[in-house]
Amino acid sequence: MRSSRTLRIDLASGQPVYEQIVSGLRAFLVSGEFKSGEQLPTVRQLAIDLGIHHNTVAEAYRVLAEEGWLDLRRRRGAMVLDRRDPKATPEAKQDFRKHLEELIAKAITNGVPRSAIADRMADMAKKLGQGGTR
Amino acid sequence: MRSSRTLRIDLASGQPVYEQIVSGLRAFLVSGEFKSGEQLPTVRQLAIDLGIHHNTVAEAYRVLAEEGWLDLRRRRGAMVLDRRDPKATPEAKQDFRKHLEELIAKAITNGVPRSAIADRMADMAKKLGQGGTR
DNA sequence: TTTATTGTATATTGTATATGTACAATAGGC
DNA sequence: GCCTATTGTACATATACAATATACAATAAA
Repeated sequence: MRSSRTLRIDLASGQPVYEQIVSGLRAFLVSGEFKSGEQLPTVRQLAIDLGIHHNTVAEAYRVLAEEGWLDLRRRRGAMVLDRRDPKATPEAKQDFRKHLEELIAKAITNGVPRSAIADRMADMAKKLGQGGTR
Repeated sequence: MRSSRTLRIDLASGQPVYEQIVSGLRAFLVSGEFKSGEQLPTVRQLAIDLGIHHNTVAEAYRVLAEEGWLDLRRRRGAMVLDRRDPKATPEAKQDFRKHLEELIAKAITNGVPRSAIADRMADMAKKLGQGGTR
């Protein structure tokens, strides 16, 4: 699957474009839609697909490389690494909890029914338990 | 409960301070820690408590007022309104789903165990089902 | 060895954030 | 009713960040 086919960038969202790319690709990487050994599009190719500048894509790739997801080299492009999960800091857990609560609060504020929120979270929890999301 | 006692602002987090205030207060509002009719601290008071400028707090209050959470008037301060949830747009649901996946991906990247993520989501789902979070 | 391709570095420009300062509205005291 | 202190608001400014334009450096492949 080409990343550009499913990766959507919203220039009007307020969130920086490079962060949107990081978040979107990271979700694909975690879910296994990009497997280790695979080649990601070049910064220029993805930039063209998204209609942005290649330096913006490069910035996103750099973040993912620092997280250990990508091996990034000139002339070779970006390759997905076989990454091991690090051990979590206490902050990471607190952060997740806090941001989850804030995400839910925002959804409720936007009118998403509590039942729909609960259902989706139960879904995701189940997937995680099954190892479906790795 | 004073908002400033539990609201934490991280100047180094990268996220704009006024957004941190919005997210934090919104979570309190949704959870009922601030009930309708209650008075929030004045923009100047909260600014002092957080060690920032009052205009930054004012910006955050304005966002919450536009969302229907606050009645904001000169000389009267900010009062929590009895807010009804609007009906969700299809985008709101998609947004929630997408951001939830991205939040989970980030937590996993940071090393939070999948089991811990699943447990916390199950917790929150349960609370929502019970009406514990309103 | 040459060349095309790829990521990287630097400068520039526009936008957003946080602040400083002044203003406008108004509840409460007299 | 008028004054005054308190509160949110408006606007200008400094600074930082994001996205781009352009040039450069490394290197696989011919």
